[in-house]
Amino acid sequence: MDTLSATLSALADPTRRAILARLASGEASVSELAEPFDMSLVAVSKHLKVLEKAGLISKGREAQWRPCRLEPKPLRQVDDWLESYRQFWNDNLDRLEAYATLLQQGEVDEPSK
Amino acid sequence: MDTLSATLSALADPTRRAILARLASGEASVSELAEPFDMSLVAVSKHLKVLEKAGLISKGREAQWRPCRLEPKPLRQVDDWLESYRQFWNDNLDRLEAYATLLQQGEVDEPSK
DNA sequence: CCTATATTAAACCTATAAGTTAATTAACTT
DNA sequence: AAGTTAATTAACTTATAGGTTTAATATAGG
Repeated sequence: MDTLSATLSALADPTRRAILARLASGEASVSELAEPFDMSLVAVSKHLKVLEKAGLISKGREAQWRPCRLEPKPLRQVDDWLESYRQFWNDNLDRLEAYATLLQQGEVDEPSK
Repeated sequence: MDTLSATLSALADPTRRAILARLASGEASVSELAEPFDMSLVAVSKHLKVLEKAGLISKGREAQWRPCRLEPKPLRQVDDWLESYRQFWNDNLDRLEAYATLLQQGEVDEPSK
């Protein structure tokens, strides 16, 4: 699987996004990360492995803990991918805004009229 | 499934991203969209349904064709979600850049030395 | 050395994603 | 009316995602 697909696939799960959100405020161990969730620690450990394979997190080792930290690179790649579409949705927005302005100025009829 | 998860899940497939890329340059029918791919038209039709459910495309009807067009809203939502992390990876970048500058100025040793 | 804690590995279950082929629906064309 | 083109629906297969429980591994501390 290509890296962008792996990243987006990893990000598609709400548990994993919550984990990333938690890690955005600093490192945390596996059990710390698992605590908020209503699922087994093993399940969370698997989610972490998915995130790790996608390069979204990395794990260190401190005694028996594996402190996880967020890795920005894949997120930047998503951002880069989105770049191609930014132009597109800005165009659409511009068109909508221009249209809304025309409406306000009474220069066109509303569709429902 | 929440909408962000549906969007990211839809985007995680390279075929579907290729379809979106194609649609960024204008509307296209189902068969037109299917043409470049080495899979059945039915398979592509299913991909389109996934994209449609996620709100990433919409389908019109013109005679027997269903012209598809890109819808920007879910992509913007992804962009908004990324926003929270932009700060984070900029921080990291800044740190790296600052470090690189120090290296160039010979003010610190390289890790390997 | 023994035990508790942190994490991973193994084996398993179930639902669903992604593809197939064959059949169906709908609209245009002759 | 019959045939062609466009697309969807249905039924089916296979692989994988996401969860479980139980067992294994590694480290810390008395």
